[in-house]
Amino acid sequence: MELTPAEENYLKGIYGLEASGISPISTNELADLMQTKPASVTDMLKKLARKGMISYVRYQGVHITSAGKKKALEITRRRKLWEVFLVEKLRLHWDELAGLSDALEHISSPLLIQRMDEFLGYPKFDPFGDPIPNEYGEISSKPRVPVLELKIEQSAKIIAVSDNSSSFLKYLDKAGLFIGAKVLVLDKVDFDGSMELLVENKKRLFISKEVAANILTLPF
Amino acid sequence: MELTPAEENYLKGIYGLEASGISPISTNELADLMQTKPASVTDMLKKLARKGMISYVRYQGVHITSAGKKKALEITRRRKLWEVFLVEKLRLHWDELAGLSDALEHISSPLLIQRMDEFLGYPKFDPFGDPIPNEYGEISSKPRVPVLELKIEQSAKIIAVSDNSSSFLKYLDKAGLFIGAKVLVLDKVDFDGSMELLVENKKRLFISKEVAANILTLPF
DNA sequence: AGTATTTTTTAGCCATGACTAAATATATTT
DNA sequence: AAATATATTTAGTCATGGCTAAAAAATACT
Repeated sequence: MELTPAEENYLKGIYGLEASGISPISTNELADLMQTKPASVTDMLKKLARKGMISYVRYQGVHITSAGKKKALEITRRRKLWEVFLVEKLRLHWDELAGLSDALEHISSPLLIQRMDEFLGYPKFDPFGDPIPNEYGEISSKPRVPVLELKIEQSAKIIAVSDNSSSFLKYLDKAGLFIGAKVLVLDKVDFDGSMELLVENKKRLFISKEVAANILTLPF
Repeated sequence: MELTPAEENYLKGIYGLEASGISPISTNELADLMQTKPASVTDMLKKLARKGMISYVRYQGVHITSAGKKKALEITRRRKLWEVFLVEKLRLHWDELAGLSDALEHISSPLLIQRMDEFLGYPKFDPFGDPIPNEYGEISSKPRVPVLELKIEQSAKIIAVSDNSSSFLKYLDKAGLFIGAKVLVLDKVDFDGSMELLVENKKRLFISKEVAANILTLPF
């Protein structure tokens, strides 16, 4: 079943909310997420339900179906492969991706995606460290520990960020933090949860609790 | 002035007709080209005129403005750069490009296009041998002689095709003809205009007048 | 339980880009 | 020059994806 770009965007949103444990999803939550009005959401839910992507009962909220889940993973795969391309091949910057991947992820061509995957060397993670679903929608995942949960003296490698907002990404860049960077916890301040890190064995850096919670690592 | 994808497609069509000498362009011609109805064309012409892309007088047909020309060249540039990418990097085939470039050419991002140009090594021609406008809309062109106009014993290199239809491209592929191939005219049949060629110094090939007219060469 | 509040849906409208059918302008023919 | 034919435009309709305002359902409160 073919979806319009708008339908695909809603489906991504529904999948994301459901994956983060919110279930059933309310019309208002979805309206909030999609930056639109509840009345528009109701319209769209009817369309997605008619196409078998969600199960939707009036006033009872939304659940994604397995067909919907599969489609959402397909869209996510397209988006993330494009993101890898934009960063690795075109040398775009973290915070320059959003608008472009929003457009590119809706181009539906199995051939294109298969070739792109091959061209990129079958990447397993996007530039933010999130896993890329394979062509069957399977996700290979590693344990991810927020910097905030690391102990003093513990070392880890940054493997992902859990906030893709432009302001956060710009901050990380300026602070010298990136996917793959090694960090060592020098100090934790109990009072406010802030931390002092040693980045790449050379640079000392203070970060707030909020920042520490959004940087995900693989501990050594 | 931002154009919708539909407006961009019409503008490309208008530019193409005008470049091929048809001027002013009639509503019917455009409807024919765009595979739509004259009434829809009239609607669209009003929109494009309001946006300064064309000059349009009721019942008098269409002329493209310099702003429209510039925009059309920009869209063409985007398309052709994507086509180079799809063929050179993703190893797609001539006849697999159409649908994809139709979608990709509407993604408007100067940064993306600039980086893509750089990544591809500033290509001057698309996979069909047509020149790619530079960022100022300038086109570098070479003389192009249809195979049909070559004389017996004359050698030339295939540099372009003037018909991008899937059926023609598949035929060329099957016949072993491609951009860059060397051809030598062995014989010309006056009666029907058909020709016999020697391709790449090894393979003999008979082609019809229609085919010969649509293969463009740079004679040695 | 009965009222008040919040959430959700319905109803009706807007713009885009298509369409058909009817009206009008231009071209051609006699 | 008038009649006919062709081309083009207008008017009204449809689907998509938004919106607002009003109605209806679910939830919360006294």
